[in-house]
Amino acid sequence: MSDTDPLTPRRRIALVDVNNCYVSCERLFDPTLEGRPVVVLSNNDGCVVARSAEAKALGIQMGDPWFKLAAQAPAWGLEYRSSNYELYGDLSRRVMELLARYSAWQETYSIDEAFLGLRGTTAELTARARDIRAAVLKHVGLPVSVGIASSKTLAKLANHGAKRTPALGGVANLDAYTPDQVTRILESLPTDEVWGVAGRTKKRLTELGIHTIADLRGADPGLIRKKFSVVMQRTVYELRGIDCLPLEPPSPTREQIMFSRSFATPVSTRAEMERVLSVYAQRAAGRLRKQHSVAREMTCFASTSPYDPTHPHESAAGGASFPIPTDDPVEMVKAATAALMPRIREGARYVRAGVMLAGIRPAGADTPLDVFVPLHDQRGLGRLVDDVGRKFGSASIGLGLAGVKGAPIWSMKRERLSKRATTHWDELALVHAR
DNA sequence: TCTGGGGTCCTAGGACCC
DNA sequence: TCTGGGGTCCTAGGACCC
Repeated sequence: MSDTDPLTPRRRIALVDVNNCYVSCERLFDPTLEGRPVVVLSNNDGCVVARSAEAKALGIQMGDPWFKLAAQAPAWGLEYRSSNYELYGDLSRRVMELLARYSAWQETYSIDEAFLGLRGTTAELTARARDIRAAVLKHVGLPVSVGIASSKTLAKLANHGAKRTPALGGVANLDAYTPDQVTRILESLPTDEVWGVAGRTKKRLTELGIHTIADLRGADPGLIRKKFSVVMQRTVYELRGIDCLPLEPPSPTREQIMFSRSFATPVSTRAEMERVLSVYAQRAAGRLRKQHSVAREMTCFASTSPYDPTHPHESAAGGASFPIPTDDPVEMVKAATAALMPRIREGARYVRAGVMLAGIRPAGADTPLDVFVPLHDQRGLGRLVDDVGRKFGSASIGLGLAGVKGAPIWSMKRERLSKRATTHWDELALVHAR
């Protein structure tokens, strides 16, 4: 049956996402956080990446550095947590499994969002969305919002509406509104509230006299394509309710792999930077092996703080390519060192470094002649490291400078890390009995 | 003192090929 | 005087997302 069959309701798209995801995950295992302002911080306890409604009400913004908030936190009663990705990832997986019961078309878009394809009348779909909310709350314990519309872009907007208007009870179905009502809603929203438009594009749209989402919807698609790109043109169509973005599960293998971190303490010696690079290259190679891929190119970088007014911002970058794509940690470490170390200045205060891998393809896709295979590949060193790490923990093995000693001074700061309550037996939540 | 860490897609332009 | 045209592949950089 086709979408035009009068007896078959047209497909609609629902966007389900977890409200204030990381904060909600923290509250699940620490109910004392309920009703209070809470933020979750980025790696290294650097800046705010999630805020409870109460924290938003205090004016705290996404990306605010923690050190600027810390002094006022006690007066505000503001609680903070270091990010616990293992916990969030596990809870996310449970939510996604539950959502799969509601639709055969599911696209997990991020750790806290999924698109679902649904068919039914407007009233049926609104009711189904309420079921979904109740089920996720009951079985996983997390609050979600649901937006329903005829395209992904509109479903996103509906979802924002569901969040902003408490009276909607967490569900907004755009089909329940008249065209005039929808127009009035879109007229009240600036262009950067739409998915795919941020600061730069908003500014350029303003110069063209396009101020609201309604203006963008009414713009000439050909002109938009010429001035911007095919992506923005699709946004115009999507706003008109024409579904242009396929609902497909994204590829399970990444096309680019990056391992990068800010340091708890700056790294200012070449010797220390060499250790950092060695560890990061091995971590990147590990991720590569985990998805059974090999890489052809590597880029490494290190940079000083862009916020330090007393020193100019410095960055170093260097690349390497592997004529025979590889996942071998020894080769990766060697390449990273050769690419970046000549550009590292003794005494510069580096605050961040990273290793990126590109030109990624499935391992074993093209088998090179034996004589071209580096010796380390033949020894299967990468797989050995992976096996040992899996059995005894990732800190138990490392090559060369990665060493196996305790955490070096530059490793991540996580002062308020909650327990990994759902994935580690020794970190289960404790329920006190009276 | 202290400001995240991943990713994606698109476009333009150059090299190279026939 | 007039000096092809189309295709692929690759890279760098921009913009955006969560």
